[in-house]
Amino acid sequence: MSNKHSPAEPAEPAVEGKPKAAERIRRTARELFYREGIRAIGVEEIVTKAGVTKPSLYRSYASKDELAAEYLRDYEVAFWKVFEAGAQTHPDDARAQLMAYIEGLSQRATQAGYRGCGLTNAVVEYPGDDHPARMVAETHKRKLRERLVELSAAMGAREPYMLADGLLLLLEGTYASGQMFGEHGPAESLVAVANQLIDASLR
Amino acid sequence: MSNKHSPAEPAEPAVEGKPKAAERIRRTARELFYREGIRAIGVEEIVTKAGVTKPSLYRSYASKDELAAEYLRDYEVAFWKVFEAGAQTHPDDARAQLMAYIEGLSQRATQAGYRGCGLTNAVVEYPGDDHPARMVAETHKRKLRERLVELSAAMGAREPYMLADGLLLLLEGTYASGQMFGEHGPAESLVAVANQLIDASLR
DNA sequence: TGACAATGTTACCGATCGGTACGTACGATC
DNA sequence: GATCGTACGTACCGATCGGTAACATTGTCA
Repeated sequence: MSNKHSPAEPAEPAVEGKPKAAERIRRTARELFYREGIRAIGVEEIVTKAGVTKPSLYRSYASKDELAAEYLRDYEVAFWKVFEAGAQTHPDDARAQLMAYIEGLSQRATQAGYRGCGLTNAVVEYPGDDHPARMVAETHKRKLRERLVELSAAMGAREPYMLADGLLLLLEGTYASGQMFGEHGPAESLVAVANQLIDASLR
Repeated sequence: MSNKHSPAEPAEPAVEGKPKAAERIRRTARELFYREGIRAIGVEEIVTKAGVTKPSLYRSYASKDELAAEYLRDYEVAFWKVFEAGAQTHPDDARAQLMAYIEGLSQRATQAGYRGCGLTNAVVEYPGDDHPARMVAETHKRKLRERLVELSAAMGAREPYMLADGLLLLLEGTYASGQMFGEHGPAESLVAVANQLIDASLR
């Protein structure tokens, strides 16, 4: 069995100073896809900026669509790391854990050049449900919704599903509006609004 | 002065059975851009589905980008018609007016194939702030935010700006999540969450 | 030194992209 | 009935799209 077209883990995680071609492509694609959008970026631009050539890209990834899906898988890993970071600093306090993420998000989403959530953006770019990148994004959002239900229940909400939905709407609203309004968009009010919603949802 | 490249109004509003070429293009572009995304649709496909030819498109619209901007201007007009529809049925009741829109939105956003807000989607598709379509969208979202402040003040909110931001986050969150989750997404809880938020914001 | 895998080089493919030069059909006017 | 402006179509442009074939070069390990 060849490992071609399935570099799930980087194998050699760039220990040596020189990252392999596949890894350079991955990183470059990640940045370009996120900043400019997947449809907006051609494979030519990716390999040029990565300092490699097209055949190298297609030796490690089956297609541009698959590279896009891979980018989103990386994005998801990074997301969870940030999202769950509060578990260390606030163990046994679901509300504080969640609010730690929300406070950080509010900061990021009110900075110029903010580009929202790469997973959500991919769903907007690919309306058809057959695109590999979209499938990664949809699956992730369902996981996020479940996680929010857990956190809502742990907070003691009367109706955890409703609070989770409300929080998810606020998060997605922040991702979207963060890239429409400049530095003083509605994401500035995210923390206060989330607290209001949580307070109103507790018994 | 020629009216080329500025058919602000259809001039002959399709009174005769035959819509002019520009009008057919406008309508076809509107549907295709909304359903599939602007970047995903080529001008060739637009003119083919509209039953006209490319030169006809470029006689009425300076470029694809300008046609996209025109599409969003139409979209905005349609949006306000829906958004303000509650003013007729519930005069002098800001909360009922807004909730009428929110209830309708919750319905639409929980149907399979929902595509969210065309204006928001355009912002996601064009991150650079120099695209004409994006400028239309950004301007509109600022107007929407202002309108929500008015409505929040009319409802008697302690802090109208904060309630308006919270509502805008919920709306944008619904546009986004409505196209990620199928028929039972978080938009199902929109009405209840919005009511909770409004209640908590009143004195 | 030799073998092998990974990468680079060059050149190319068919398809589609946004956009345009140019010719033609038609209805009104004198 | 010749003339003219409007509206439209035919045919084409150069550029870029995603993707590939064939071969040369490199580094590593035995």
